[in-house]
Formats: sequence, C-alpha cells, structure tokens
Amino acid sequence: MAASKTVVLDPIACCAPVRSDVLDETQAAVLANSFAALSDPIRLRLLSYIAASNAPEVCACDLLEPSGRSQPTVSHHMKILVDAGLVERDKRGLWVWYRLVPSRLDALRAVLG
Amino acid sequence: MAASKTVVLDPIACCAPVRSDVLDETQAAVLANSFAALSDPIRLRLLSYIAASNAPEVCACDLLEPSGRSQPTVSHHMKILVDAGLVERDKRGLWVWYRLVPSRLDALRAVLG
DNA sequence: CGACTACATCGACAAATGTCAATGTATCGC
DNA sequence: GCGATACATTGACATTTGTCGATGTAGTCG
Repeated sequence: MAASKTVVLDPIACCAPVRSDVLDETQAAVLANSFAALSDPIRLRLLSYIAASNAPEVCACDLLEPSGRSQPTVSHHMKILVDAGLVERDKRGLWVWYRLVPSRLDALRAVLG
Repeated sequence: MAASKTVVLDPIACCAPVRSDVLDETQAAVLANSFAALSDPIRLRLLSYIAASNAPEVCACDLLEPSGRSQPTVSHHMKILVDAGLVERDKRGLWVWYRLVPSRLDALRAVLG
C-alpha cells in the first residue's frame, strides 16, 4: 500500500543486474532516479544517521543538527529520499518519523551486482 | 597503480556500510560522487552496454549509436565514469577501449549493504 | 477559541549538469 | 610531408539542483 508519490519506483525490483544485460530507457531512468537520491552528501549522511541509530525510527527534529542544514533544506532532502522509496515517512502528532526501507537498498545493491 | 585523475576515489574501499555507521563529511562526499556517476540514464546504459558485451573491452566508437547521443556528449559521460573509477580507459592507436572495474562496483555494492 | 510547535511549501538565487556545434589533438595510411 | 579518422576539449545554452528566508499548514495544549 505504501509509496507511489511522484515517480514510479517499484520497477527497480524487476531490473536485472546492470552487469548482465543492457538496460532499456525506462529501467535506466528509474534506476538513475534512485542513484540520484544517493548522489548528495547530505542525503547520504541523513540516511546513514537513521541507519546507525539503534532505534527503528528517527524523528525529523533529530536530523537538523547533525546535517548542519536549515529545516526547509532537510525537509527537501528527506522528501527526495522518500520519493525514491529509500525511506518511509510517518507523521504522528506533531512529529514526523523516518525509517529505512531495507528492501529498497537491497534492490539497488542487487542491481550493482 | 591505476586511476587518480580529478577526484580522490580510493577511500571508497575503506567505507563501512551506510547502514552501520554515520558517514563523516569526507566519506559522504566521495560516495556521493560515485553514486552521482550512476545517477544519469545515459551513463547507466553505457555501463550496462559494456557489461553486457561478452568482450572484456568495448570500443568508444560502439557506444555512440546505442546511447543516441552526440560524440562529445558520450565522451563527456565516459569521462565521468572513468573519473569515478567505475570504468578504465585504454587508448590504442586511434581507438579508445573501455572496460569495467568490477572491484569498484563491488565496493559500492558493499556500501549499500 | 488562540498561542505555540513541527514540518512542508513557496520564491528566489547561485551553482552544477547535460547537451551539441565547432574546434583541437593525436594517430594512422599514403 | 598530407589528408583522413577517432576521440577530447571548448564555448554556449537551457535545465536541474541545493540552499535559505518567508510563509503556509496541521497538530497540540490551555
């Protein structure tokens, strides 16, 4: 039920490894979009911060200080990660909680193999 | 001995998986640069084209038609892949030959795990 | 209700990126 | 040497991206 905001993302799972077959334009576009989400240092650090926390979820409010960016900027980056399907967003009360989507990271990893 | 043109790249191998620890700014910058090389559909297709060919190397001249881009544009994209350490360049006579650097792809894959 | 809080969206801007035509450079064959 | 070939570099341009201040929106608490 989850995900499906701006861009189509599920096709990732169907992609054969980059090394085994030539990607068609659609596959390439989807994958490029996913890797683009990983192509910014701030986003990589946000991602690793969530992953490194022992908790299954991290509050958005805890992402500001370690990222060293303004609140709108962090919100912007998190949206990109969510749209790419790498992170899930859950608003509870005033706070927003983020958690990784391991299967999505696994899928990307598989594409690289 | 190979590689070391514009950007520092070897640090990739030393990075712990994104999921296990918070990346420092240097690690994040290097990794972001690597993923950025994968964040363009044309580059992904060039990469998979080389990988999918049974030959260990592919001539630059064979990359123009499948990519559907001009010669300068393909040259530009290949430079980005080479600088990212994902592909090696070998000029022999008039022709330039490209081959993948599997260890680099493996390293990136490891970071995602 | 109204004040306050947490996050998203908007608007603007500089910087980076993808693209191609034109030109440059190195190499081959004659 | 000379012309032709394969690829790189340059210059220009439109588009995209990262950033922040200002503002909007949804939720909480009294």
